[in-house]
Amino acid sequence: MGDPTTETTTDPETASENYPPDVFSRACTSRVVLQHISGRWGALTLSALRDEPLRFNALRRRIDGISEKMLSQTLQALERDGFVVREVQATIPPRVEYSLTPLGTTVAGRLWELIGLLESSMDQVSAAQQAYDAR
Amino acid sequence: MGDPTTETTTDPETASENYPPDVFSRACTSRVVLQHISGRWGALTLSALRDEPLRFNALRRRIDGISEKMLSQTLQALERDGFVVREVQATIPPRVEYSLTPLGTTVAGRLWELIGLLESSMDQVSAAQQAYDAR
DNA sequence: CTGTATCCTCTCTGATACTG
DNA sequence: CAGTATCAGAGAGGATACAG
Repeated sequence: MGDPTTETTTDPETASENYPPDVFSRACTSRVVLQHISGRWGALTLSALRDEPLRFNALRRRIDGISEKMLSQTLQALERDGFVVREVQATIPPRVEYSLTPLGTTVAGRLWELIGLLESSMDQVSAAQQAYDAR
Repeated sequence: MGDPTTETTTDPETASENYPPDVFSRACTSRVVLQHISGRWGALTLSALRDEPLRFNALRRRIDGISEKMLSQTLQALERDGFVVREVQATIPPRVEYSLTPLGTTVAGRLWELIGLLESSMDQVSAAQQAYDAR
């Protein structure tokens, strides 16, 4: 990666310059962001913040199985991307609240729809998996 | 986890009534599937198949930067989950076509919406990133 | 309470080579 | 054309310890 010569490749066969955005291009910056919001922890973190702002350890309890390190890392990425706001209250003990930005709320909504769709399809998916494994 | 002081938690044993599904639970099987469809290559692969069935190398060209191995692996996972159909035509040279199942089509649609939303928000995201890095 | 730092493991990923 | 096999490096992820 990081090859400076590879700009948008001129696809010889798929003469589809008319395609929406070039999300399929290696250089597409949104790929990284997509990873942040849809990665193993990103989607769950954004979804967890959909209803209400939460503090660090509350988030940690909500997202079962996430480690401190990953939660911290995930939140930093989401904050940098502008999906999450980190608000520090100067109290003792320190109190940090995480909430969604308007953009984050929109994204989290879509994500939640996707998760809901997946959840309601898990029967189908499980059946497909069993059928596949039976072969 | 079993913290009695946690906010308005539902009863641990009967937690499958009020809240949608417990996607936040470590044991939730849909987490893995979510990884497949939203992982680095899954989302792009499903999106690439939205318009039309494609063959292996056509997909490879379409999804810039994916290796043979990763494409193969991604397609296998998506097929096992029941999102993608693999159809082998007994010709010479071999011709294998990948297409979406109805479920796959639905999921890919949601995914595409999410990607579209992200694409149209990249200005905001980039600005947020620069602001973040400036600190 | 809210994290960061460190170490260590394991998976993911890509390049290469090879099969049918 | 459509993959599989193998190997090595990069990065994700977790446990623990420690800091503000």
